[in-house]
Amino acid sequence: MLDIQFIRENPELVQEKSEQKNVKVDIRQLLQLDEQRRGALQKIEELRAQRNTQAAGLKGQRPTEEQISAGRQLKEELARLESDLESIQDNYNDLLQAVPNVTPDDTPLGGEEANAPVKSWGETRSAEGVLDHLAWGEKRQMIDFERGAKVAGAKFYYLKGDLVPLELAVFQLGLSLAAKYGFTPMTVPHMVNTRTASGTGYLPRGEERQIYKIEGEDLNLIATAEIPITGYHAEEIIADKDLPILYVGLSPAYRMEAGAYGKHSKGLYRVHQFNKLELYVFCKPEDSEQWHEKLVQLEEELCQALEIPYQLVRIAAGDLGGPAYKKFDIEYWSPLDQSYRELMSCSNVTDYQSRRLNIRYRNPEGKTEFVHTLNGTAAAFSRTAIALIENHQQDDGTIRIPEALRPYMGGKENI
RNA sequence: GGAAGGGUGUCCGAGUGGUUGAAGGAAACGGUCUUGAAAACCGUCGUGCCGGCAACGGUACCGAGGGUUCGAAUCCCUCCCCUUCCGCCA
Repeated sequence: MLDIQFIRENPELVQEKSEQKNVKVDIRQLLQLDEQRRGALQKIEELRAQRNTQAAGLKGQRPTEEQISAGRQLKEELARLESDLESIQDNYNDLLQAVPNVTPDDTPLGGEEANAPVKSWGETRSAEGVLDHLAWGEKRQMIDFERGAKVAGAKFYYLKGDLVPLELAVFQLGLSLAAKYGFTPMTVPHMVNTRTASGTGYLPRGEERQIYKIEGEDLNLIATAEIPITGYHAEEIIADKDLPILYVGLSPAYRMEAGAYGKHSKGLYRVHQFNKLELYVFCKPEDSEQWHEKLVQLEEELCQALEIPYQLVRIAAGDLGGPAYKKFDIEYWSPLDQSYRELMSCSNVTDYQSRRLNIRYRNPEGKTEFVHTLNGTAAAFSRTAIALIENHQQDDGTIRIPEALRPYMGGKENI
């Protein structure tokens, strides 16, 4: 959610930035509603003031008939105006919530095709002699989608054998790297209420529904640990000295991926459930840009430790979600595609989520301000597995375990 | 799941239906004292919204939402959460 005051002061800018994100919002209409809302509010407050002075004058004495009926009249008038305000307010809120975060001026314009590579690392290999991860995993009975489909449905799977310790090793490595940067490990509720889900920008309702809802309960399966971690400090005022707060959350991620079939849908690339290690930062506004860089650096370090060739990409306006101010992706090299594909993502959402969930801090002047929040993938194992299997395949068909993982796998060198 | 008791400001904690935005502590901040610090003492100290250049004024908020009343933190209803006991259970 954006600050209405900011929108009032910069209507053209907000309209333009929304259009760059391909989000349809009518800022003029929003501002009209805002005006109506404030007008109604003023009338209501005037009446309430009348009511309050009247009641104050009656303290401790029996009111006369006229006084009672005057009070009653006020009350009825108020009720009418309040219900008017409520319907204005509902429309206003819907519109306001639909306004996406703004972006910095150096954001590349356009859709996915405009994403701008920033740098790349590692040797890219050819497709020669490389089995795709699914064929490799099925051959070795380590990935089983057929039985996943039998017990749950399409895009559910089992991992078996050495892939399981590999997954744990990746998370251990990620955790220890994050610890080096000062992140506190966290496990989280895997279901959250609707307020928390929509406050973080994940809508449990509507056409764009992306997360699973539990029938008959106000509970939604999380799509990332980002959701419960953001909610962790909802409605709190954090002391200045406690910032920044750094968490690294480990959880499953459940995603409907409705309509996502087709492109890049083979195997583990796009699935309904995977485990994920997520980095999260609450910080002061002036520090968020710097933390964004640190998060990206941490992600790069992890890729390098895993010896995955990658490129770092600045995401274009049209490819950004509503909450994001600025976002980088790290894409792994896919030898089979001979191109890079998304592996990790890192966003600065500034105060977009904290405003909705009311997460503030008290600055040294004693004023409260919304914190900035950032999130970044440390490792989403389904995709990490693809990157490892396809990049570290050896002539004998085994996968070479990167040095950095071996301590967590009992020294094992290949699987 | 059953029974009982609770949810008040950054935290702890009072609160008879009408000078309660809310006593009293603590923390924090400013000051006095001190070579410095601590202690002691004095002072300041909720958040949002609306109006105003501002000083300030108005309004709302005591878990959430309804209701009763001229007037609700206080009474009633529904829901959520917490604590304790019982039941169930990895």
